[in-house]
Amino acid sequence: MDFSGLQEEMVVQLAQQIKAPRRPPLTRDRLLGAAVALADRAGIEAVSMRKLADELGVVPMALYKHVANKEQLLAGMLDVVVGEIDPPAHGAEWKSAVRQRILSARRALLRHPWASGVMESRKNPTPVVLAYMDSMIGLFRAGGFTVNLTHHVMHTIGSRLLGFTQELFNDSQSVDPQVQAIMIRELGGKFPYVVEIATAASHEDESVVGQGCDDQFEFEFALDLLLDGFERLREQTWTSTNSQSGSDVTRR
Amino acid sequence: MDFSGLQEEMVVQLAQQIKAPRRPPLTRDRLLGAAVALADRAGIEAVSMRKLADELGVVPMALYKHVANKEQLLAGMLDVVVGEIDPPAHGAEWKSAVRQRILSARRALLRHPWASGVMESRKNPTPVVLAYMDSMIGLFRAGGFTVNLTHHVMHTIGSRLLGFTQELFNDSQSVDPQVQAIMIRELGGKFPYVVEIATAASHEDESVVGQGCDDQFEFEFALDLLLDGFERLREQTWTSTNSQSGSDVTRR
DNA sequence: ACCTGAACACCGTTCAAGT
DNA sequence: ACCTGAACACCGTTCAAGT
Repeated sequence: MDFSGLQEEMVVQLAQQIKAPRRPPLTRDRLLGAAVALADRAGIEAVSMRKLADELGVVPMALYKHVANKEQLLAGMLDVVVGEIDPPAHGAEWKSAVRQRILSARRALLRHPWASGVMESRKNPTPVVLAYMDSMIGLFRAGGFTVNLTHHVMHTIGSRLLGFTQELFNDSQSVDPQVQAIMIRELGGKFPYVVEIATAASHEDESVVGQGCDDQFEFEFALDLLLDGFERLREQTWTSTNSQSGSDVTRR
Repeated sequence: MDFSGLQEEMVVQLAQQIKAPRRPPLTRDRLLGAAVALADRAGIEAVSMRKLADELGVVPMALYKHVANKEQLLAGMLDVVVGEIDPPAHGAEWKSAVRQRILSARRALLRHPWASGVMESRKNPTPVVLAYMDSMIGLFRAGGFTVNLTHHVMHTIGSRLLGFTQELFNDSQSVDPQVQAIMIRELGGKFPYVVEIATAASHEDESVVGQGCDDQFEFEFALDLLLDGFERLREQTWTSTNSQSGSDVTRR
């Protein structure tokens, strides 16, 4: 029982070799799966090449066998998330087909809250994202939208196509009501309108006071306002060449 | 003429002391101004505490006299940008007042392309941003919107309030037409709809082929679609308590 | 009391040395 | 040929030592 540090190390090494004589070889899929799980659990800022390698019991440089660099790692992680979006319902009319699929994308994004930030930080879509967009464009075209209108529609719906909320600030969702009351009193003098709206949102649902607003409702409200607007333009056979200024998109 | 390295250093130091016996003391404003200018010139990723200190001829730790940490630095930079937005035109009806101010915000953001990304990465609005939002809410309220509808409207317009475009991918704006032609041919097989829309956008404006789409037009198209939608709901005196599901925001 | 250099604990990635 | 440890060039920030 007089092991030196070196001897202990050798024993541990030997034990590992016996217990796990050959650990499953690292594949791209296992790497991406571990990265997604790590980001889900500990946040995207915890996903570094070094920590991820640790997680997998591998030396950092080993990851570079499967991804060229960190950017490719993040791209691969996004593709995993986009892969979770349901395929389009077939047979449905364009509006509900688009609506259902976007809500499915939103559910996938809520499962992986880091994904929207990573997506925003990219400049080029991955082929998987491009395929998703192609499919969504197809739903509009099949629904009778002209190429021209579909183009503007895609720009307008923007990142909401993938279920982003892109709000300006994260509602102080789960804040201690007492703390919130103090904040409201303090801010009230300077920002009366903000407080008016914030308090109205809290009182609206009578079940729980101060739980903030219903994000799902807000998302669907905005989505439906957009879809209704698109439908109206489609019925008018709107085209950008009819409209000299962008000032009234619904002019006839 | 046999200066050693050390002696040269001393000479330079002395010369600087004579030329600039007292450089203007570092203030928060000078710090923020330099940071904004550096970000404008070299991109936000070039803005590190160390490089910024170098820029100002100051030791890195000197910055911490004026900002608590890097997050506060970025917040201050955003406030500079938001400070450039024009005040609301008074006397105008709500729609054009909102419209003009948002387009002014967009111009400010285009002058500082890094600002939208920094804004998105924040979870809490600065007091300056809060004041801007308060003022915008005020325009809707003065225009006859109920508190309830204004709340949903603010969520819907989201970051577009500050002039963001939040598109999914940056259009390959200024790409060599030949390169683009090759890309289109290669992608055409897999993503026919994407190509159809991309090529249509290029041909639309007959002046220059392949210059991509008009971002300003797309922004105004989307903005006006939203404002028209808001106006319609206001005229219907829409309220979320009338609408059981979010499925048709324009139901009567 | 103020200022500041060195140091700490991280990054992503390169590179050369060892097998 | 493959694997991998050390090293490089950065970060933001802490801290203690010097003035």
